Formats: sequence, structure tokens, C-alpha cells
Amino acid sequence: MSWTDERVDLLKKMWNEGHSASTIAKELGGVTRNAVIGKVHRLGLSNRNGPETAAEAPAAPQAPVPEPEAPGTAAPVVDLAQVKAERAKPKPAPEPAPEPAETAAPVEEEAAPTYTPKPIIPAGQPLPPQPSANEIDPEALATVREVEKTAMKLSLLELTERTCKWPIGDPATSDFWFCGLPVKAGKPYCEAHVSVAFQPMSTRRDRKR
DNA sequence: CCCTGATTCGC
DNA sequence: GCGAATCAGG
Repeated sequence: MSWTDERVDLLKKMWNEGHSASTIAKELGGVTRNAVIGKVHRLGLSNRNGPETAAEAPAAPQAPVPEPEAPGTAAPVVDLAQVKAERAKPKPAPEPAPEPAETAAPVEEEAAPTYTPKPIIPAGQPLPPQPSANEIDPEALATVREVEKTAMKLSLLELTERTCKWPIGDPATSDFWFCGLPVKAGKPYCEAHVSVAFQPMSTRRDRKR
């Protein structure tokens, strides 16, 4: 395969739309992500000029799990290669299962072997994230609801580096667990929860300040 | 381990 | 110019 005008155009288009090199490579076909990246550089468009260029504003949870995520903080003097945070990711949302039946907690419960985490919750705990219909994109919220139905429901101790750490339920009760679905690249949460946790600031009131 | 883009360098 | 291999990082 060679870089025909069409293919280059598509490359440029997708790149500027924020698609990843691997995604673009897949779309183009016949090339690897390396090829795409190489081309991108040769074309001199390593910097993605997109309409939406902004910081992300975390809008959610302070999970019981310590989260070192330090967001925002616009750098005063920024070089080109400085702030290259990931941009908004395309949201395919191929969630096909509108399961009508309530899939609560049907299965056998032989999980908790030694103890039963329960009553040890100091009263005045900071309210758990619980993504209430705050100012969250209804679509993303709907997706989250779906996802949560299929959550792994992991306990704190079962969490790993690549399980979604989004808390679900009330920590003060027995039905509390963590999402546990596979996280996406470095993020602490799965795709769905990331989309709820990190919103483009453009989504809401644009305080001109 | 998964993924991301960046760079190098033989072709 | 091309892109695999490698590097650097989340």
C-alpha cells in the first residue's frame, strides 16, 4: 500500500479528529500504526489542531481508593510538546444488550471468605461518587448504567491496576462494590466511567471568568 | 499488560 | 519517503 492522496486525506482527517494512530491504521488498512505515525510526522502535523482543545475537568468521585490523578492545572508557560493530554475519544458505544430482566445479584455468594465488611463506617464519610444525574451527559450516563449491570463487582481487595475502580453503591451498606471492568490505558476507570469522570469543560457553562 | 505517540535509521 | 524497531510514557 502506498500513500495516495485519498489515503493521506483520510489520515489527516482522522488524525485531526483525534483518532489514534492504531485506529487510523486499522481504518486505512494495509499499514501499521507505526506507518501512520511516521507519515503524520513527515507531514508535519504531529500537533493535532482540533476545534476542541482544552483541559479536562474531573467531575466526580473521590473513591475510597486514593487517586493520585492530578488534573487540570494549566501550565503558565507551555511548550509545544508539553501539554499533550489525550483528547476526547470517539464513543462507539456498541452496547447491545438492553436486558429487560433485572439482573441483580442472582448468583451464589461464596465470595467473602473470612470476613464481612459491613458496619465499620464512620458516620460522616464523604459521600461516595455516585454519579447522580448531576450535570452529566445523559448519554454517557445511560451507558454507565448499562455497564454497571455487567460490572465485575469487585471488592476493594480484588482491584488491580487494570480494573475499573469506580465505586458503585453505598459504602455503608453491603451492596457496595467496584466496577472492575477493564480499564483503558492508564486511566483508573473503564471507558464508560472515564467518560463520566472526565468531561470536556466545554460541556457545561463556559465561565468566561 | 494494555495502550499511546516519538524517534531512529536501514532501506 | 517509508515504516519496523525501539524508545518513552500513561
